[in-house]
Amino acid sequence: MSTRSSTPGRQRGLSRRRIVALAHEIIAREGVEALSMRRLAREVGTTPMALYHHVRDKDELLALVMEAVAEDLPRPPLPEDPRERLVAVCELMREAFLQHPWVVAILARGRLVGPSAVWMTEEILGSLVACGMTVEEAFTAHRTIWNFTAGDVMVTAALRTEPEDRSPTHFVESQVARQGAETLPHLGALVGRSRELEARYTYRAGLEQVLDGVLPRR
Amino acid sequence: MSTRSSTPGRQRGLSRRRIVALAHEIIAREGVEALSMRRLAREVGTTPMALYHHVRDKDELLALVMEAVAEDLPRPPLPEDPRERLVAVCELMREAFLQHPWVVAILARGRLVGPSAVWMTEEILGSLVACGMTVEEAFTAHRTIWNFTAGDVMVTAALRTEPEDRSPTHFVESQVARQGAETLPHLGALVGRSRELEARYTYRAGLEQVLDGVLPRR
DNA sequence: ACCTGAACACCGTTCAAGT
DNA sequence: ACCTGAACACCGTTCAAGT
Repeated sequence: MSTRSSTPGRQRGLSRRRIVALAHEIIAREGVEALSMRRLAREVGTTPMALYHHVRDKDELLALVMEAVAEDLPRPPLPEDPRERLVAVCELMREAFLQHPWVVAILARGRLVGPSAVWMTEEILGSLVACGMTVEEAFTAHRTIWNFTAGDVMVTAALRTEPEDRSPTHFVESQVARQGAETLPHLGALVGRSRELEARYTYRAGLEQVLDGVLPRR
Repeated sequence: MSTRSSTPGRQRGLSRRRIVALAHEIIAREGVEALSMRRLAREVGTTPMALYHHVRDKDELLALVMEAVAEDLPRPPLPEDPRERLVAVCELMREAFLQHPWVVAILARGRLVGPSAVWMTEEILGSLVACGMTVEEAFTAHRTIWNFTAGDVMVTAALRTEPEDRSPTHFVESQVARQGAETLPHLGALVGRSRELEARYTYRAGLEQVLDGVLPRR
């Protein structure tokens, strides 16, 4: 990592590291949509085209930022019990995504998770096998757990950034008001409580239920 | 719907309907990222600004297209048995999203599902209650099912649009090749079979497992 | 090898003006 | 009421040229 610069002197020229670090900073402060090659160039003090000498295109830059984020992820000791370990890794994974919600959008566009994050996949597969599954079953179970987690992150991130500013009354209430409680009896029964119930929902509880369905019966 | 134009003569002027229909067409043919106000104006034969007389902004236009899609959704008769009904609605929902994968990205940005699609939510809640849950439990279970479904659509859509063109060897294979089978024993055990296993995964099977965990024990 | 300048082909949206 | 033209403040990227 620090092979040639023993002096703490600021590295003035461009470099992949500096570009990726600043890109990360912009994204962290203002979201992915705020990152543009031109803006990044301005902030780093060059022309847009200088950047293209260090990264192939914007897509590669985003992948590099993702990888940098994954490298900094904490890797605390995990519980011995396989199911507890499973839950712990999944919660770490969800936490990581919620701290960097833009990653989900990139993953959704077909990117694959980078080398620095595979240990999570390995850990999940390992825990599933330790719960009594074959590797093949574990592969399938992993996909189900990942689907659930990705969806939860998507929904939770959306709820956080959009504090009802376009629907002052909540979804349930406005739909029931529009269509009447006769056609929507069950939604109707939730009027007034949906917000509270939604706030009470936890990833952990949902995950436990998913695991109840996925893991072999004890 | 057809109140004033009994003649089949083409409606020449602009109108919300025409704008929304053409926007939908562009998205269907080339994806959301192909839709721009300027492109739409060109194709409809006006200036970009003429559009703003019929829709507030691009966001509203997208919401209108979403609503138009929801209106055209099939609503076939559903099974009597509550669990079967649940599965049927969820599969309809998933099918609908896979046919219009761009909707997921918009929903992810905080948009709420429009009036023409609420019947699905109502049907899911109703089936859950018919399975023996309270409305409150049904609300929570709905969120878990929705998380799973949204995630599955995201992953499936990504796999379809990106037929490995940036990773000729599959994820598992390339990661194991890079990091070695000692650090990734379980991923290592899947080398050569991941592609096939992935192709074998079905939403239906995953959903059944999720339901096993979510529904009250029979 | 690394960087610059000008250009190409785009964006969403505002604002003042026309009929 | 409905539409136009010009403008503002942006994009990602290519290409030829400079040091």
